[in-house]
Amino acid sequence: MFDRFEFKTWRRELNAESAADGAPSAAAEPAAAAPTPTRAKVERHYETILTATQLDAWLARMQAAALTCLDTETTSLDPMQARLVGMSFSVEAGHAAYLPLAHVYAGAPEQLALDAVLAKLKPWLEDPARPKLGQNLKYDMHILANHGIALAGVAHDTLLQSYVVESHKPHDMDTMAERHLGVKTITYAEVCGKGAGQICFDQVSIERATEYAAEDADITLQLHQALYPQVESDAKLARIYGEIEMPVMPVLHEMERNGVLLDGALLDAQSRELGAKMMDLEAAAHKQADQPFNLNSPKQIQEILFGKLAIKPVKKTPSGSPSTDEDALAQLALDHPLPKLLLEYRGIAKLKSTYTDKLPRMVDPRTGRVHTNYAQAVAITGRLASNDPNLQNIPVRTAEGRRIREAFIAPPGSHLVSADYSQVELRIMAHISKDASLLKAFAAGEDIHRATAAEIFSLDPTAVDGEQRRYAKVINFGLIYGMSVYGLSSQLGIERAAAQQYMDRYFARYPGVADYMRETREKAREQGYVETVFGRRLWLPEIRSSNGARRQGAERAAINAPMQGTAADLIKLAMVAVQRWLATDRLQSMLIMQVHDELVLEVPDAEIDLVKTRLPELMAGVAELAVPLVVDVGVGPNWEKAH
DNA sequence: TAAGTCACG
DNA sequence: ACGTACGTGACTTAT
Repeated sequence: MFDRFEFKTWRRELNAESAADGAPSAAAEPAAAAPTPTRAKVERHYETILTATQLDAWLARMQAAALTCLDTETTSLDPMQARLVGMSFSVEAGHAAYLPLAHVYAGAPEQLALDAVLAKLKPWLEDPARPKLGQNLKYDMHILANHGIALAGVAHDTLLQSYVVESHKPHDMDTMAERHLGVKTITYAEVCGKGAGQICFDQVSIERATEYAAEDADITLQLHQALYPQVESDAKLARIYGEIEMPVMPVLHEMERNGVLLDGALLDAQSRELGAKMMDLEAAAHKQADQPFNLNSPKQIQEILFGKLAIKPVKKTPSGSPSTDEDALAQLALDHPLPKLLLEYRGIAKLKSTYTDKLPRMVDPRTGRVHTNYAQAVAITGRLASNDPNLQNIPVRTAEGRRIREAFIAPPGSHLVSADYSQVELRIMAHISKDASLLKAFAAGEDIHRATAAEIFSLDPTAVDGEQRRYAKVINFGLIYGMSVYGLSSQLGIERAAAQQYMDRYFARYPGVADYMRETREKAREQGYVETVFGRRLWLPEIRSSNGARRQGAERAAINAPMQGTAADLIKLAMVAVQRWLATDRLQSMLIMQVHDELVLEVPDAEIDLVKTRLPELMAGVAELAVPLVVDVGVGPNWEKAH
């Protein structure tokens, strides 16, 4: 297996664990959740396929098998670029084969010809009636697609099994082999090295490659035998796996291959414009400081502001140094000219380096489009994550930032259609809490922030002013995040006592929500996890931490998780429904992006009316909650105009 | 590799 | 007494 996304997850979790306090994280989990099976070591029989006779024998086994585990070895980290170096298969625990196809080191033995082998395997690979298993098959689907093969019969994926059973644990094969099988596997770094010294898999000796790759197929099959029973033993988890995660995986694969068209020239022009502004701001900042310094360095900014200019810090970073973040600089800007310049510079530098400079470089030269990766097993709440590039954090909140969305375009003869769930997390809160006032407001189709303001301030909704509505909106968002009084007061810029008063009034008017918050905390503490409406399990390892801050953090996460996670379930169901519809009706429209509560499609002009009608219906119809699901839809030549 | 910062929902 | 909204990914500087 050769997959950097799992590695990223693993690295992050390692970091989180190394920072943990003394309380064992397992304390929150019932003993039954993570049984360490004592199993006899399986004897290993690994084989290298170098002759047509051997290949035929293996293909016959795979044709007859109830389930075949398959894995690809490749030339690159980039799923759109990578080429096959070899494949491995297993149909029985302990037995596996490696099929080398493109090892090119000096003295490499003659291997079966890649094209001929793929032609022979293609009918089996593309047969939906021959069930396949793998660890992160979305990656292997890309590799095979790069060679003109559309993998079908994708039946099981151990990455997704692990994610459904324990979303908070590492899902990379090496870790899972240790955790579930008590087996220490050969790592990719052991075979290829790491950092600058890393070699391509096509340079690895076929003997060594067989040990590594055959083991991957074998261990993945054994992991399936350990994990799938855990999925099946819980009806709700089985549905999350079988009706959400497995079906959405090929949809993600399709979206990643579709990619999105960018107007590179527009981004280049914006980069030049932003660069000129940065030069001006930099000169002005140096003048204010009366010396040159690096505006990108928080450390140097600290020294200038709080050292040389002796300005009094307003807040600290987690490590205790005086903060220069947006919130702090905004406060300092009231009394000093330099912080304002720094804020402007930061905003522009961010747009330039992360978006207008970077995105054009990410265009695939062969397709002329940008192909993100959707990480399906990273976010512990069930959300997707997008990387390389991240298309889920393209600016939208400021007018300057929004211009970047003008560069996300449809080709001539098509438009972009964007559809997003309106207030989905608050609707889910209404559904779960069954709070009467909240249910009524959504049923009546009211402006929810206005309705909340009316309740808190004891006004008729028509009498609510803009300021009151803004307060209510902050409170509503805060509720979704499990806000504290302190958080609310700092967000609104008011005294803690005043914030306390608003919270008290909110909970008096929405007692169902107060009950929900309390019950969720209790449930999280008792079980070590909470659930989405569909039964996705969201683990909270620190819910019983002896460290108060950590425990409270876990409590806030517990309150947020069912809402964020249910929203994730809903949009995944919608993606499956939409893709199914597009395929069944043979439409040319393509799903191209998902941004948590929003789907973006590239739609030929002839299909716009149809998509504009049917897409929101499908999205709103994936579940029947106690409140209506509302979907807003927009059309435009680019993402900015479609929003 | 860590810390700080900031883009999104 | 203490530090705080939930969940992500990426860039830059500095070690």
